[in-house]
Amino acid sequence: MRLTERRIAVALRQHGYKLTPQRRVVIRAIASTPDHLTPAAIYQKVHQDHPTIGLATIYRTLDILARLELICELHAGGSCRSYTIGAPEHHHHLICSNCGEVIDFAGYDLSPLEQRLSRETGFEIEGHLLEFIGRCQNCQKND
Amino acid sequence: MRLTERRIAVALRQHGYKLTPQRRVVIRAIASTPDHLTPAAIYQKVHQDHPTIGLATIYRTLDILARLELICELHAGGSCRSYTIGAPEHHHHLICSNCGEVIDFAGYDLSPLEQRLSRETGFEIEGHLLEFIGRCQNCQKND
DNA sequence: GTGTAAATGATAATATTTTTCATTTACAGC
DNA sequence: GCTGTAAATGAAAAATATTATCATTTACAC
Repeated sequence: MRLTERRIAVALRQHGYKLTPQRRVVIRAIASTPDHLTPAAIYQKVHQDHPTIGLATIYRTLDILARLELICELHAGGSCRSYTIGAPEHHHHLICSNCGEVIDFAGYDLSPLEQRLSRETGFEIEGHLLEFIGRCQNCQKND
Repeated sequence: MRLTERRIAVALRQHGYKLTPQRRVVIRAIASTPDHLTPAAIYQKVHQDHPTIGLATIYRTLDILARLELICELHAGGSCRSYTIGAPEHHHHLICSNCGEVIDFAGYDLSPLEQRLSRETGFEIEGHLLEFIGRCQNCQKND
């Protein structure tokens, strides 16, 4: 089950943020596709129907949503920063180095490692980033 | 054992790249510290003793070294792109979200997962990125 | 040495992200 | 439903980060 717009709206309010129409639109843009979108791509998508919404608002909104972990930030090798709607069950990414396709996967538990690290280093672990890079089937064919 | 300057020099030549004094200096700057340095930080470090070396050269050199996997690229949450000398044995990172301290760790094998993903998705896996984010002991104290 | 392709520095161009600030607006409290 | 207020917005500028261009220099194979 994906995080719904409604849920995000509730979470925003819970944290004392206002639910502005601009934020709704940004959330909808991200939620409407499984793709990972860069800030610029989100701006473009939003701009079509809402030409008055500025890029700064996009950035501000993304910062908040990412901090609340309502959207999920991806750091692919090339273009840093892209976002997708945050799935409630934690997942990781497999990214095609050629075409950029992103596949989500779940069911891999890093908490044993997390505990080991915490024990060995004294860090209080807050989160992690696990991504695989490779070539998707399609791009393997078209070489 | 860390990758030595000499080894990097050899690897560069092997791939048809020239070993210029500028590249030596950049390599030395990165190799001289366990820290992860941003391109700007590397430029600064280099600039002290070699004020004529330009930022563009830094970027060009980093691109090459990273492509040859002689240095190791890190994508921390905030500032994208920083580099450290590539350790021959593969390792991962633990980053403090407050002060930015980076701790390397090794001895965790992702190849079982890699095989599972390859089987399930048909991807030809080329590499991965595993980072943990947390608060180091020091920053936990100073709250 | 010499020739040549590759690399460099300087600079401009482009891309990305953050600030600033006057104006507008969501929404809590009535 | 009004009203006050802190938060959010758009527009523009500023700050950062990265890449491209090009004339000049240079590493290194021969």
